[in-house]
Amino acid sequence: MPLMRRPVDAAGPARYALLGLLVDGPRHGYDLIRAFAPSTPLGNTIHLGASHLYALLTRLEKDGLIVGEEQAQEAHPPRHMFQITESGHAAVLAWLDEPVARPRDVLLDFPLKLYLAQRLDPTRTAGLIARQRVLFTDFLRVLEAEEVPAGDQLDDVFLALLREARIARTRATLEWLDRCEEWLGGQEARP
Amino acid sequence: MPLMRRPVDAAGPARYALLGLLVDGPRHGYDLIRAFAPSTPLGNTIHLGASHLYALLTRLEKDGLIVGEEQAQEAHPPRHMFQITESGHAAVLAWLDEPVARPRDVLLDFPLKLYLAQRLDPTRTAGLIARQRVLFTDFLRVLEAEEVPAGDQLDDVFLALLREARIARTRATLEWLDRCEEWLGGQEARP
DNA sequence: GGGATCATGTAACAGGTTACATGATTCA
DNA sequence: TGAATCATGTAACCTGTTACATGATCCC
Repeated sequence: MPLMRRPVDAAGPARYALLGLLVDGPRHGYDLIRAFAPSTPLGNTIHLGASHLYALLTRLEKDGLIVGEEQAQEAHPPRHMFQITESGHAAVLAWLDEPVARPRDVLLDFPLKLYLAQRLDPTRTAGLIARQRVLFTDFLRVLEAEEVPAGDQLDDVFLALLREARIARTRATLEWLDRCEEWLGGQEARP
Repeated sequence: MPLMRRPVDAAGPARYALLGLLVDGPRHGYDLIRAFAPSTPLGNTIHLGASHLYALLTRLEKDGLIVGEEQAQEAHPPRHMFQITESGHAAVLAWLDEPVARPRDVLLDFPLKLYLAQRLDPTRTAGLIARQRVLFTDFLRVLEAEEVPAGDQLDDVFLALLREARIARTRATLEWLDRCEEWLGGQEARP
């Protein structure tokens, strides 16, 4: 019986988390990894091993989103300082403004966007929440408009159960978005 | 700005869906793909293209979970009939009994397990739901026992928001599990 | 004649993850 | 002396996904 463990798939959001951290200024890998310690917001959302982080940095550099520069040190291995590029900066801001499409990403990608928005440019927070709300409100409407399978057959019962689950989760998410707005709110977009 | 689209990651569960379908008897790829049409329970959960399905079948055969046999036809291309093996049968039953560990899989893997359990051996349904409930009840307890970060700092507010989201979602899931039991229930384990 | 259906695959690409490797310094 | 910290990477592996290819038949 083969293993078939699935990856956690946190590298997508992790790339943007790294970019977000680098907006504040150049840092090296060993320093960045501390931001992913448990009990930090990032570590609480994304679990990232050191070697994985270095792999991601390499990738980001190849993509031109960051640039690295060797920095010698006395009595310690040289550091590789990474600086965000213009296109990296643009990428993270663009990603920030985009609500998540898949409901399953609501607890990974979305909180990260929220966090980074709040750190990098709090005036973007309200917009992000609003756009996300529109998306899920529409989704909820579609779900509720679906005609409920009426039969007694397994397939019908099952489709109905799926619909219930989706509606419940979407409602819970919308309520949570209200709370996000409440707790983070106050920042208005600049006039 | 590179693309960075992430895969839907439905192939994991899809493998088991295929195994589940093959428990009822041998079928060929083109036939199996029909089970994933939209508006079917499987198609509503997993989105699977034809070429992807063939790739999965190849993989399952390499893993020894199914065996294929060419079947000539007059006036049509030959079919490749796949039959589940003993180890394939064992694998799908074992997978069925295991509750999902990650909350994000609640709407992909879990419903699929439920559906297959109900189709293949309804006496397993109650156990699966029970085990899943234990898992999430414990998780909820842990979340609720966490001390709430009290500060005004972004990080604290943020950790508190994350906690809220997880609690809300877990509660919603537990309520939904009740409904699953209600709607599918009635089957007792054999004495 | 032309689109739908029957029926199958493969090669290539992309991305996530980890096992492993290295080596100095600091501190109990 | 030995563990923790500083600091880095890379090669390999696995899995998911899709673009593309093929060709006959059935029915309008």
